[in-house]
Amino acid sequence: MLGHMAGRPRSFDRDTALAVAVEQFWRHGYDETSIASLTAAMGVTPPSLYAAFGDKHRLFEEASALYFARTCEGVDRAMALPGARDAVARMLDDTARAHAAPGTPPGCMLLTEPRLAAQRDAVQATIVERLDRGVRDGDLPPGTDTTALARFLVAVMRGMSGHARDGGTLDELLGIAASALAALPSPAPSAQHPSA
Amino acid sequence: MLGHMAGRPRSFDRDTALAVAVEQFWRHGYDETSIASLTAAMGVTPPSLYAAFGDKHRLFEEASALYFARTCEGVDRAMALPGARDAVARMLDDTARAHAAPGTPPGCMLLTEPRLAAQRDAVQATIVERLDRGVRDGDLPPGTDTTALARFLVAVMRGMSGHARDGGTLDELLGIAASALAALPSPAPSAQHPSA
DNA sequence: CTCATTCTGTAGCGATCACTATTGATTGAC
DNA sequence: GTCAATCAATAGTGATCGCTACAGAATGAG
Repeated sequence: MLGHMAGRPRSFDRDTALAVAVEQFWRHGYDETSIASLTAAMGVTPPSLYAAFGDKHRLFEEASALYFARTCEGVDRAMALPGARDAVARMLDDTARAHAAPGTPPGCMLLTEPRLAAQRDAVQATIVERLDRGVRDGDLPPGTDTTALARFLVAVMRGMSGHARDGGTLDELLGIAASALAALPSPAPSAQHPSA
Repeated sequence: MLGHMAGRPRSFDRDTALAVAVEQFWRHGYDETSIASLTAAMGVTPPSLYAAFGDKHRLFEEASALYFARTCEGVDRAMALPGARDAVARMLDDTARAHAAPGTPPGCMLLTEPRLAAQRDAVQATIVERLDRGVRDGDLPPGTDTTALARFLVAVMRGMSGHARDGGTLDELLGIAASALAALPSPAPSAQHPSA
């Protein structure tokens, strides 16, 4: 029942074509990416695209899910650092470098595309969890509004994405990241560990 | 030579129609605003629109210039406050309230529209001037990278605009503004005035 | 009044949008 | 081989894009 495969095999690699679609949506956004430009960039004719990916919306969902998964990997890696400040600093630094990386579109698809608010919320939730741990560890002052702080960090990264799209350089993005880091509240000035 | 005006007078108020165009471009962006939606919202037929405003691009330029002028008024008013910190705090507070104001589209047209990078640079330059004055006044530490700091503030406001478009509340925007204010460097801890 | 001028609305221009009917090519099953 | 199944390419669907030709309506100048 399962192995009744037959017929002409597809002439293109689906994952490669999807990666091209990610790059298109990333660079131009959902609305400004047309089926014609997608098929041209992917090297696939419209009927093949529709057979392989459904319609434009489903292709975008698949592409954005792939982009989201990669983004979460990076965020999780940064958040795994032992100190809360170091984790945030790493996340901001990685963000700056990713937004200005040559060979990829400037900015961040997740932070730019209006349709991906749910994914932005998910990233924010991840940051909140890490900040909460930072409060428990004494890296951040008790009573810190971690939700507000995470929202601020997402806003800064979104601003970094926009600045990258405006042609901002890596140095400028790193400067924004450094300024944002200064907004993190410090724990009690004379105690580095919560043992006191 | 000059007063040879004749012919049928236009049936709509040009400034009112332009205000409607501002609202449309503000809410939906340049690309997502069609001539059809503009004419419907403005209560004007396409030929009248083209006769009064040229083409879509020139209408957008006129609308964005009007929006830009109003924005600059607000920024200038905040920047005129005596203390640099107060000036920045006012700007961030005004921004939060403007981005969440009921009756107007969420977010900021200047900070959202990719085509308006030059206007964003102009706002940043205004902030740099104010921060430079803050350094001279002793409100900010000597040697402060005012350009980097202004760039950070613009990035935060852009993030606030995006968050407002995602449905963020005024309280959330004010929280982002408060966090950003904490990133401002403080002058020498024991001197409030540069006379010492 | 007449007449030139300017605006108005209808109607439609070519181009592009997302999407697909159709035909022919290429495969494995038998 | 024969056949069913699957994909590829051409071509074109109706809808919408920005924009405009055209003809009629409304004005001031003479």
